[in-house]
Amino acid sequence: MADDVFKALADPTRRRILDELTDRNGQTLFEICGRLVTNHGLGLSRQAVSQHLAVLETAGLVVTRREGRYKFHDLHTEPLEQIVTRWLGPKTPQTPQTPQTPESTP
Amino acid sequence: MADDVFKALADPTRRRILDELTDRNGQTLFEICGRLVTNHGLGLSRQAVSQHLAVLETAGLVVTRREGRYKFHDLHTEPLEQIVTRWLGPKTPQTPQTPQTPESTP
DNA sequence: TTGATAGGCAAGTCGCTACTTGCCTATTGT
DNA sequence: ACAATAGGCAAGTAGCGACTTGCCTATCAA
Repeated sequence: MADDVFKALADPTRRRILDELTDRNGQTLFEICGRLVTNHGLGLSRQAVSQHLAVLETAGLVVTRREGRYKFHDLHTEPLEQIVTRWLGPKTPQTPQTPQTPESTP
Repeated sequence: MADDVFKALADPTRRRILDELTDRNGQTLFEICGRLVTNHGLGLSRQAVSQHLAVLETAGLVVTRREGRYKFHDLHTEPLEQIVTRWLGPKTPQTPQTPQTPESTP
């Protein structure tokens, strides 16, 4: 579950796509292609962007709705809120502990 | 900057390492190797873990301190708090907008 | 109906990255 | 001094992932 989210966020292009969807929700594939070109200088093929969107969708970060021949892509930020809290314990900042002499396990 | 953090979090093994450091801070390389084996059944070579720790360190997620022949690894969660807020705008949840007929840019 | 637009499926290429192996340095204990 | 422990450097391998190319389907407008 969270694995898919981290995998989806690993790619810079996919993060840009999330940026563009944050700017305006409900875009089509061609709209996103155009925005990546004009706003980021990324000249990707339509298929490349489509595959990125598929990864984002299986991660639950993007949900889609079809309307006629258009397919609109909406951002879904809920998975983002859960993944990072895993290491941000309820206690506030981390304080390094006093070192202990370890026993090795080769 | 944030790119390194996302790249570091992309690998499952590196996430496990962060888990182990969350459990107990200030571990050595051999300790982490042992924990990955006993707690997760991951039988990696020492070098593999060392390389993972290097990635985590350049991402700023782990800081190290040398003491004699030991090198202790401490978790540093600060970079985690910043990366996700990028898409979690100050406004609360996302509401899909009304669709608009787009002009294409092939 | 025909052409244009929006999108999907499948196979193939290529580069990056996780991992291993082999050897080397430094610190500690007896 | 010597052996054992903790760690580092470098090169090589294998598999995954990003991207392309080619072709196919569906919806809408004229």
